[in-house]
Amino acid sequence: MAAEAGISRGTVSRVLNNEPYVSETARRAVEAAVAKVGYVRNAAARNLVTQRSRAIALIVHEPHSVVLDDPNIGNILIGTNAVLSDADHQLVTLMIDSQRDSDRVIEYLRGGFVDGAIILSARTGDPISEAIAELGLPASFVGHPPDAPAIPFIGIDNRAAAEAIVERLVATGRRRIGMLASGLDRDSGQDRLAGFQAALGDLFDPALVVRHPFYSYAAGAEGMAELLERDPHIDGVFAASDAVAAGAMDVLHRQGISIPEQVGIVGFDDSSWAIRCTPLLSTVRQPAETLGRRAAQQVLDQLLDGGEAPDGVILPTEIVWRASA
Amino acid sequence: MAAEAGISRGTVSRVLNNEPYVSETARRAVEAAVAKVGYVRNAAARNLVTQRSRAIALIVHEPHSVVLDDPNIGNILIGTNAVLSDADHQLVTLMIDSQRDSDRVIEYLRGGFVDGAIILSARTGDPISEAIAELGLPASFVGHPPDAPAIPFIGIDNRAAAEAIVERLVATGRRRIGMLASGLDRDSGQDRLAGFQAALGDLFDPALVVRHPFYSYAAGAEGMAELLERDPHIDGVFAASDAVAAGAMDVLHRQGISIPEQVGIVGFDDSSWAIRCTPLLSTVRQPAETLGRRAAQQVLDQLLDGGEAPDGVILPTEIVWRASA
DNA sequence: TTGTATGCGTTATCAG
DNA sequence: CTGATAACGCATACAA
Repeated sequence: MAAEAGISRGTVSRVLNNEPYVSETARRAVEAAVAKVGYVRNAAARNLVTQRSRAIALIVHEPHSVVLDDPNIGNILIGTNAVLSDADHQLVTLMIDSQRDSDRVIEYLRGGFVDGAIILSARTGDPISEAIAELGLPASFVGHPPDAPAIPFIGIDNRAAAEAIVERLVATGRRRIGMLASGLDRDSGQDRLAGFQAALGDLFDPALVVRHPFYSYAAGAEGMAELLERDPHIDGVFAASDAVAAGAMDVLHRQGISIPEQVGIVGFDDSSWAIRCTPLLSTVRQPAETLGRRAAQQVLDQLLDGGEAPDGVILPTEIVWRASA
Repeated sequence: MAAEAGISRGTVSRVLNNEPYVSETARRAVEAAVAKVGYVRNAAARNLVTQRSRAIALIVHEPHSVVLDDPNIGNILIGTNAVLSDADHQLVTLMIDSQRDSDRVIEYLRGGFVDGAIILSARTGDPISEAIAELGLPASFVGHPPDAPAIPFIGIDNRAAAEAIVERLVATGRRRIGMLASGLDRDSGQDRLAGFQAALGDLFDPALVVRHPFYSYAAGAEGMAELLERDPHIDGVFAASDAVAAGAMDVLHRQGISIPEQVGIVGFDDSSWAIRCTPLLSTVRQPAETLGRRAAQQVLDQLLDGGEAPDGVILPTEIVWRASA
């Protein structure tokens, strides 16, 4: 390449990086040679000397339950990508589906393929989170932090949001209120349950909490059937997500129970499920795209501002009051 | 690092790569030193000399319509990741959401960050596909190939599948059959429309084809309303996807039209939408996970077998006959 | 079996 | 403004 332009490698490098102090003559010679040879600079060599890759990883755990069922992930991705794209960084999404994946991803992170990472739906004791903390890799969690206090996060207050929406369920006169709880292995799931309990106070009855690992339609259908069996006189339901609520509503319909007259029901997420129920579902809106944007910004800030990790941030949620309760 | 073990760098390298011809003594010394220093080898340096990264890109176009609404993408991802994981390669997902993203991804590919690529939902004249062909990067399309004949693909026969399911719609006595067509800017969308027309023969009426850019619930709802306006006596509908079908069914219900008595309807994908309709939706099942697996395998084959690009492969689909038609 | 020397393709640091 | 030259951290051919 340098030979092709008849110019030293140093000057070629300067031209390619738009550095000042390079003559028009040299610039044109290089550009011509580049076009002729179809030259493209090698990233590995560049990363080796600059110690940066201009790439940020977005790590997603467990595709079965998360990628497939979580309506927020798409919007989080869009927000993250938009911010990184503006900053001319490449977003690379890494999926973890097995122990082996986890080990390989850690290797990938340690290998310097990325300058930072955003972690979705981490769980406590997550090896990835530990590896990142240990590496000192600039990072940010979307959602509540596990026990890696060194890493900042962007989240919502699941507990307060759950409490708020359930409170209004109570305010409309419901007294036998059950919960279809999902994802209790994560803080978000636990917090929604805690908010539910807080809103109910004395009305809370642990027997009316049905647990399921996933936030799925099927979980809602099975859970609702179970709930009706435990107490046929249920008059309110808080579903851990809109998909869960949709499953529950179909079971209620099938049993001839009217919504919201006999049973009021509310969900979480304000996803596409919420607007294709009959009646339309009251739910909590998560600012998914903003979560993604802010997380990306947090990582970029650490990259530029010398690695100082910012604090965690809680974004407000909004209750969307529709017809189901 | 070499100093820490009191051993030459050459031997250290051999130990780390599990090469033969290295004594137990040396191996143990290196392992001890690695553990002590917390050593991890630099990927950039390694890639520079080996000219490989052991990473494969999966490129997704347009997250709004694809990531968010396509029920297949999750399973494709799972299949791809499973195969690459077994081969000890890292899958990195790249999302394209703008012209800028497209340019950056091309840079990323050219920079040698990945050894191969899998392209989802490419469209004809796609700059990414052209760049890959030009680079000679081992690659595979999931879905029909655009006009880049050098790149192999894994797909389904959208035309035949559409034709098959519509034929049975005809066989059940429907005569005024409409189509809610989506994604006509891609081959898959065009092929489904072609199959629809082929199955109908003389019954085909272009006025009964309603077009929409996306495969969404909303597209189905709007499209069905439009279709009923064009001909209130419609008795059959082929929706380009299950989500579209779901939207259409809700409109039919709302207008008091019974399914399948007055109108028979069929979809495409066999996604979660299909089993939460009333009645359950008859549809075409796509082997999404297998598509992902095979695409990954095609890329790996090119990596190992010296770059010879295999031919395209068409996987069979299956009609799932339920109650909606 | 092990050490030594060389090169991978850039950027960065100097003199010029 | 430009051209040498030294890293960057690893793999590898060759010599020992």
